[in-house]
Amino acid sequence: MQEPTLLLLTALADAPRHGYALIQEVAAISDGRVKMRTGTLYGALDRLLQQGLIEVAAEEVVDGRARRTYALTAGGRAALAAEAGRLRAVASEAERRLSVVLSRVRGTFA
Amino acid sequence: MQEPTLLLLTALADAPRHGYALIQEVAAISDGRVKMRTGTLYGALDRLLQQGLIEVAAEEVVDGRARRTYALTAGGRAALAAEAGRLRAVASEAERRLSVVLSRVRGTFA
DNA sequence: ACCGCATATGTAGTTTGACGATATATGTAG
DNA sequence: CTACATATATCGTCAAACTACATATGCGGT
Repeated sequence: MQEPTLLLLTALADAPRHGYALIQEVAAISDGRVKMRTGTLYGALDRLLQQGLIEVAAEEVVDGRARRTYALTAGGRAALAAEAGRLRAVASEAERRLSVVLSRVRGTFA
Repeated sequence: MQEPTLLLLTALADAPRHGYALIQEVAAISDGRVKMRTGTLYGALDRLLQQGLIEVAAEEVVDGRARRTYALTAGGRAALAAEAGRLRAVASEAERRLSVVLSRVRGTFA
């Protein structure tokens, strides 16, 4: 799972949202770092729908435009929780290893 | 940056290592979950060399076989630290959001 | 009235990166 | 003498993300 996908699932974790709102939510979560294009978004949404990680929660028509609202499925919540745990573990290990080298350089043997 | 790449940089974070050793180190870090094939490994190493995140620290010949030892560059250390921090932030946010929904369902308003 | 921006969804083509399969070569254990 | 661990490397494929483009409405400014 890549970062854009992870951010999408995270953006859906607390509430269902529609496509355009997801782009903004992803930007907010990543502190403006990730600006998803619609191509990435809708491709990813199609994929996640197929994988059963998200589902269409509502389909309304607002101002003559269809608005589809997506939500995490139980599987999606589980997948996100697992992925978050794994990434946290790897990130911690990376930081631990980096600090090991630093203390070795400083000669502190932490 | 994808997980295999992240794991590679993590595997190099505390000490320089050669290719084959990296495959095993990555497996150890990921608790046996990620078993890198050589195709993935050497492709990734080439890419990371080109990006300047790693460098060839030593080239010896052991038993008639060349053995190339790779090490993180300063840029590689910085990139890994940044990536680890980012991922930890996203992972935390994902877990926070998931727990928000859970407490809402339970009616605890945590 | 018209321009541009935010809102909103979608398709097409390209590139990137990971993956599987395969190849080569030596040392060691059974 | 076979099979496995060590060790490096290439090739073809596939999945996912990215860029660019296309379409459409509402609203604020000039």
